[in-house]
Amino acid sequence: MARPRKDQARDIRALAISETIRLLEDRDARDLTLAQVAAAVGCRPPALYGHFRDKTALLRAVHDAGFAWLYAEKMDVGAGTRGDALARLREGGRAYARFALKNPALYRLMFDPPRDSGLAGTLFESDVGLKSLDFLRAGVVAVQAEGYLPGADPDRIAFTLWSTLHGALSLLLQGRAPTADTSPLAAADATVDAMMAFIVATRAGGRAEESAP
Amino acid sequence: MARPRKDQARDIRALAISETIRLLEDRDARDLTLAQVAAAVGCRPPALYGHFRDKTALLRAVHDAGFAWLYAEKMDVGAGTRGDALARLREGGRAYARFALKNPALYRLMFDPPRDSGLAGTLFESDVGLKSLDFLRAGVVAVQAEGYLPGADPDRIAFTLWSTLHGALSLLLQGRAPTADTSPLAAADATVDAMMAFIVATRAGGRAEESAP
DNA sequence: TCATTAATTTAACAGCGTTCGGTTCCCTTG
DNA sequence: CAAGGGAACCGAACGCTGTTAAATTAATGA
Repeated sequence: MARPRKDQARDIRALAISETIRLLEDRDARDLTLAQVAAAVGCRPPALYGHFRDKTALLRAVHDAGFAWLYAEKMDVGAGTRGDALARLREGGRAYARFALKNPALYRLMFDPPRDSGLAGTLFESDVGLKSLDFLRAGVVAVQAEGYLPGADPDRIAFTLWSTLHGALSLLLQGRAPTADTSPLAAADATVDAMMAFIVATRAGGRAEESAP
Repeated sequence: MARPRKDQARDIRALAISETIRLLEDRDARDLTLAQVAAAVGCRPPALYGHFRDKTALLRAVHDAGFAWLYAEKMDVGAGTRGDALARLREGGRAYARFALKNPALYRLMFDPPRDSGLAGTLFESDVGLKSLDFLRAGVVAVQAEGYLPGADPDRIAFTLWSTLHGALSLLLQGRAPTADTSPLAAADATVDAMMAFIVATRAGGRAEESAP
């Protein structure tokens, strides 16, 4: 039984990606072995090389699938939010945090990949990585239209906001934060709220009622 | 020549730590092999097991040495700064960014270690990891004494500021940021400035002249 | 001087990603 | 409907990894 029959043929490529995402619920990306993926798919490790050049190519495909998933979720939230621009910004951040905390290893693979995985290249940066910033930038421009952040560069603000949430999640996912009293999700939401409070404080002519809740 | 003579004995433990830090200038921590460390030290891989229980114990020691180094640099900066609390906060952030960008792999090992390295445990979190927050918290309290961030929780603000800088550095170190126009160090400094502008905007009774430079 | 202890070596093992050569099936061509 | 060619997969094998075991040599103490 070297080559499988047509009726029992499986789409190994798609299966490998979905099963890898599932396996990432337990393990970290670098602790994942091709033997584990192959076992989950139902084949032997060498069979994977017919669909991926090497292990990093598989991880890159999972990386991209993760981005597609994240965008879909953010789209859902964006479509469901009917509030002002500030609320949309906040809900976007919350959705981002929820995704990261529900898929820690996948999030790490997407935004903090190992240096040798070829994921740090400009391909992914320009292809999908910067789409995150475009999303966020649009939100920043929207709140600026309502009088917040007067005269600020939207790109820089967007990068700063993204950095804050990404940094908080990165620290929270490693227990490197005072999470003893609250859940990681609550801590992430609190970080989003703190940034929103900063934005509110910069309203032209306005004044901060409370700098951080 | 199984056991070395007394006159040509080297402190393998100290050598392994310092040579590992040197090797981390090129490679990432997870791409580092014990054979490379042993070659740099001048011994064979099994000799390292007489001084470290396993590879993660070596990485943990390097992790701690990195923290000691970072604290020393921040102390230097703190002692040299004679400005107001706001300037001290800014200079602390700049020193932090400089350290991270000059030692990328070491920084990653310190603040974003692989999950299986035993570095995510509560030992390091409570031991040295939270000392970063204490430093920062003191700075936040100091600026609050000057009227900024009224009524805010210093712990939450400190965590938010730390998250922002850590997140920005994490993204910058992977080329996941619009760094095309500026250097990574300039981008990091700009992020620090943006956060300082946010803080300035929250001054009680005051008003933001410019929300972000 | 001789046993004991300590420090490092060489040798070996299991597991990893990856490559090679063979085997089985499908699909086209005569 | 036979024959060949290509595609898809498997078992075996290779080099490298971290790690352990056994052997070897230097220092120490009686």
